[in-house]
Amino acid sequence: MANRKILIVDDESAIREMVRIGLEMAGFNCMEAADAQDAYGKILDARPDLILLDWMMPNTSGLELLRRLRRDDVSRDIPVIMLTAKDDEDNRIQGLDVGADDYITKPFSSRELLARIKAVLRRSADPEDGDAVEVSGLMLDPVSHRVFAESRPLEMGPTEYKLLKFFMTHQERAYSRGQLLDQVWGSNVYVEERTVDVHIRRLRKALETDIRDYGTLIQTVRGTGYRFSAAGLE
Amino acid sequence: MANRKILIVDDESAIREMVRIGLEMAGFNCMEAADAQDAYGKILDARPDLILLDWMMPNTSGLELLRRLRRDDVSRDIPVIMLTAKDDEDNRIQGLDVGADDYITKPFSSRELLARIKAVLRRSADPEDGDAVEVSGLMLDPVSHRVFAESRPLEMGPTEYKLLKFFMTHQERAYSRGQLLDQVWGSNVYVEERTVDVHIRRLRKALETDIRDYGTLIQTVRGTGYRFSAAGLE
DNA sequence: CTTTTTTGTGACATTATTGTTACAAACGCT
DNA sequence: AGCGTTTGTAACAATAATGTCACAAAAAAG
Repeated sequence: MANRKILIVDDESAIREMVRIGLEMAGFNCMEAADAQDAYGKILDARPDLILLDWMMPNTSGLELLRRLRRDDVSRDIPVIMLTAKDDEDNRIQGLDVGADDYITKPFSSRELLARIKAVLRRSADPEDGDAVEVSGLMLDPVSHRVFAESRPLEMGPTEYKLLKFFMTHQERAYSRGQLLDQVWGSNVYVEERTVDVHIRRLRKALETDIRDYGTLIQTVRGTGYRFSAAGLE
Repeated sequence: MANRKILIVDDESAIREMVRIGLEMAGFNCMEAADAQDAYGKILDARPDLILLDWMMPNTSGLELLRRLRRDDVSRDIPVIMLTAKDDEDNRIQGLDVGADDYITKPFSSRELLARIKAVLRRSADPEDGDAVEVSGLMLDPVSHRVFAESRPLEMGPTEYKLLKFFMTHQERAYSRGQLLDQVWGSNVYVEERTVDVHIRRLRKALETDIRDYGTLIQTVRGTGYRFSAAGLE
């Protein structure tokens, strides 16, 4: 539940308020929008983790907004829960077809709403994964979340793992510390650039084995940053 | 939806008929039951892949039947979709609590019903149990619903059993707490993610024996979740 | 051969994450 | 109703991970 942003889209401010208060008490971070226009702006701006979308809206219908969201790359993956009237069955079905993740009928209990929000957020979390990468005896498997050197598992912290994963999927290219921070740490964290050096150091250390020092695969590019290259050093 | 069997439990034969015809046209294989007694027999007999359960029934209530199904090993894993009246919100919540996988309010369209059936089947599409799993001395037998370590039976609660079963049938893969909640608890249960940790702890404890600590097969993946791995722990 | 700049390294305080225990509520059973 | 189990959570303890710093080493520049 940790600081997830939820956008509430409803033209009735009374309902928005009620829902917002409930959700904020439950630990969510809320924003409100009164119409589709407003909603769209806030979505682009704040990138909510989930959208509660009222179906009955004055200008653009909820359906139309949902369609637009599903077409756009920015909003394509944001889960949407529709709020529909009890007997508005047609809209519910249309909504599910267009890509709503769930719906809840008004009036609803706070408990039911919370349960559905939780479930949807859980389902849409971490869609990551990919294929295993292997470079001259060093293998990273995103499924098991593990790194092997000559089939022996290596130990390393989460950041080192992410760093290595990034390098192995972006070989033979130099990255500045800033770029690495963006890619591995995330673009909205502020830490010293030197922090990268320390983690590089930790990663290199974790890559040392009796058989071979895979740390040498990470090369420092003076004045620039670091590069992962299959051709070791000499 | 290749030859999936669906059991329709409803006391009104008209509704059963209607639903059956619709589902059969959609390629499902249907059976009907008019009451809980009847339903229970057919479940044991035919092992349906999914149960559509009407909530309003003359003798035993739907809730009671669902409880019974969830208690019994044979029917524990069969997904259930409740059919509820429009405004019967209390029952819906109770139903989800007891272990229904989804609900749909009457009257419903065939389209909506189909959508929900497919969603539920998709979620529960697991390599059906039946075969025992064995990993380096630890054996889980889904038929007898028991776990053995070096042929000695181990004691554990239902949740720990389900957790272990999931792990043993999905080895070498890291799962987030959310994913485990979805898979082991069910996708519409609202519990804290930390609950997973506690059950992991209970499971690990249950896996300790004099001969060997099988709890170490469950590895924590920091920042991510847990993984069951037969090999490579130090 | 100095001086300056850049990177490597170990130590440390602080946070985050996970392990563990205790407890109360809910449930099934008798 | 009474009893033992199971479950979810909160609270606290134990660990692991993180970001920074100070200083050493290494390159580059002059």
